[in-house]
Amino acid sequence: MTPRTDTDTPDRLIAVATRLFAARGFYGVSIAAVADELGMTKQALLHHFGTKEKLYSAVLERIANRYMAALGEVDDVPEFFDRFCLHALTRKDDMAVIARELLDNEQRADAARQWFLKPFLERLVDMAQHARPGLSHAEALAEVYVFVGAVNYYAVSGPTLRSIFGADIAERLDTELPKALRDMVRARFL
Amino acid sequence: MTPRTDTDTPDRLIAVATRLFAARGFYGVSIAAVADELGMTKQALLHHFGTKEKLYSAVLERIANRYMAALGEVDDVPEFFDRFCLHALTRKDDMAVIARELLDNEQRADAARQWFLKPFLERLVDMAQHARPGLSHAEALAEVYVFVGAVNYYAVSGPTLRSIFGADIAERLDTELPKALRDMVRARFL
DNA sequence: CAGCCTCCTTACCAACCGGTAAGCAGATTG
DNA sequence: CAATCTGCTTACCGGTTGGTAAGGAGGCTG
Repeated sequence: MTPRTDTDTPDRLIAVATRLFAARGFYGVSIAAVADELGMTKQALLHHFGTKEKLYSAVLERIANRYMAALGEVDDVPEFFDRFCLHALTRKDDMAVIARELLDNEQRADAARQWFLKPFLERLVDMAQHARPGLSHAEALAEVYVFVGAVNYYAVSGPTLRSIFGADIAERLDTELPKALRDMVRARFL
Repeated sequence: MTPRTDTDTPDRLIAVATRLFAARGFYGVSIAAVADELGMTKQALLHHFGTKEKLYSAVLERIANRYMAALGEVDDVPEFFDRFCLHALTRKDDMAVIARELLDNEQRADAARQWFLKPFLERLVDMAQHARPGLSHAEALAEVYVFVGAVNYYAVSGPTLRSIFGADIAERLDTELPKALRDMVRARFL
């Protein structure tokens, strides 16, 4: 059988796995299901990644890289949240995986894995304290965490909101929520 | 074998199931695992609930009832969020199950199940529009959703925050975050 | 041309999954 | 006292899980 071109294959495998893990979670996705979606056998997939955990780790690593690319250089709180919003709404699958990771990561075997938003969160706290010097560390963290949580939670709840309020309202929220959030961030940090 | 007392048993079964579903999700929990935790056999548990789905539904129903008890009568936006915060931090397991439900509910078989926060969300939107008559429906929804998301997300991320910032900071957040949130809500709606 | 590497195959595996069937001890009810 | 109900038991079931073993086809390299 013709081997796949070496360059494009791993990306494609990870992209499909990301979509499935986002939709059904680590336990809800079998490696056979991922392989099916890719048109290959379970064993071929295992050949590339060794174990399901390693495939999942590769997914997390790609997500972390996209975060770094989107937010790595930002040094201003409102700017950070603007970009965070944009990234969250552009890559909702990434956000869903992160939300699941937040829910699961104390349970699964490799719990030692660091939460990869950590450096961003620490930098955000610094920025918040710089913008409002009166804030303690815990207070600054509380302030920024409200916004991080709001964005992440919203990015994840699209389908549910759609079924409650209809597609048009849900779609308008994709512009209204960042607007409201930007308002609030600017009111708090400028 | 002595049968369990009829009154206390079902509550205990559901309480344990709630804790496990909160920690590992629907797919991550087997009925055998729940039964083990309860010191009974899988078949004894199935005897009470019929299927895993029905056990899960019973868990959701209890959560919804607790919500109704905590928020059913509130008619004021800031008051609502105060109570929502309190409930979220008091019953983090409930919040974790809700967050998972939000992530999963388009995927699982009985997707037709309504999201039980719907009536609260609709009432909140009404309250928000009453407090700020200029807001459109979508704008009001965006405003309140920021806060709902922030609370829910935070309630779920305790262990992760603890591992990033340490137990003392994480604990202080349980008071600082509601404070920050109350500030923001009052600034937006009063 | 020999040997190895990558990529993939078929054939398995034990463990676990949710669920069913049949029956039994004890309390309740006619 | 017979019948029934509840609350459980042991024994199973077919299907799926993540993972292993062994080997083959084709390309690259010595």
